[in-house]
Amino acid sequence: MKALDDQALGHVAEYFRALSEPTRLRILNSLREKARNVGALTKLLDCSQANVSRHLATLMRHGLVERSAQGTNAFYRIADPRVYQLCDLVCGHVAQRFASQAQLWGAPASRAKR
Amino acid sequence: MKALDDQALGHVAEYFRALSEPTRLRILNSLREKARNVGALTKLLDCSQANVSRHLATLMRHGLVERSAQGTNAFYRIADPRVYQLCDLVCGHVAQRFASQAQLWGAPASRAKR
DNA sequence: TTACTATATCGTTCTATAGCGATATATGCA
DNA sequence: TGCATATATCGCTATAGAACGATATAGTAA
Repeated sequence: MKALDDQALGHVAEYFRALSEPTRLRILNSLREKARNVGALTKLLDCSQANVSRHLATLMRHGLVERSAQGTNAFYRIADPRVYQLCDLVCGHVAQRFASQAQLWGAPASRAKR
Repeated sequence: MKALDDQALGHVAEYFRALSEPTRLRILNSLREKARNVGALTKLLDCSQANVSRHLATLMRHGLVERSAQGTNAFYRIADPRVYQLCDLVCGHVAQRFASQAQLWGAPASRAKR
C-alpha cells in the first residue's frame, strides 16, 4: 500500500468490505476443506438459501470464490487461498488484542497469570 | 481461521469492516511514515475535522492506531504494522484481478501484448 | 407437456454508518 | 478571567446493505 491512488484505494476498501460480514466469513471457512454447493452451505450455516446465494454472489464479485455448475447444482470453491492468510493475520491481531485487554481488565475471562 | 467460534468470527468481521472505508485507509496510509495530529490529517486528506476524528476513533476502537496527547494536540500513530501486510496482500490480489480482467476484456486500458 | 429440485433475483423493511454543520470540551496564552 | 486553538461529540440526512419472503429461472425426470 504505497502511494495508492484513490481508485485503487476504493477497490482495496471494497475487498475488505466483502470480508467484513460474519456470514461470508463462515462461508469461506466452510469452503476451506472442499467445494460445496449452495444447498449444502445453506444447511451448514443454518441460513436462508437466498442469503447464501447473495453472499456467494458478493464473494464472486470480489474474486474470492469460483463457481462451477453441475446440473442444477452450483459448486463454489475458494478462488484465492491468500484469503486465509488475511484471516489468519487478523485472527492473530484480534487474539493478541483480547489477551492484552484481558490483562488490562484483570483477566476475568481468560485466566492470566497475575 | 480454523474452527472459529461465532464470537471470534464477529470480531474478525469487525476488524475487516474497520478497514473497509477509503478514508480510513487513507489515514492509515498517511500514518505510514510518521505520527500525525488530527489537524495535519485533516489538511492532508482534505476532509472535515469531524470526520477525521470520528474515523480515528473507529481505528482506535479496533486497535489499529494509538493516541498520544501533547497539549491540545492528539497525535496518532500506527499501533500494529501488520495492518500493512494486510493491505499489501489485498493490493496484490486486487492488482492481479485487474490484470486478469484486463486480459479477459482485451485490455483496453492497460496495454496488453496482443 | 408437467412436476420437482436447485439456484438466483426481486421488493420490502430495518439497521448501520458516512458526511456535514454545529457545538461541547480541553488546553494554553493574554 | 476571557479568548483562541485543537479535538471530540451530537443531531441530522442520505445511502448501503443484510435478512426475509416471494418469485423467477434452469436443469432433470416422469
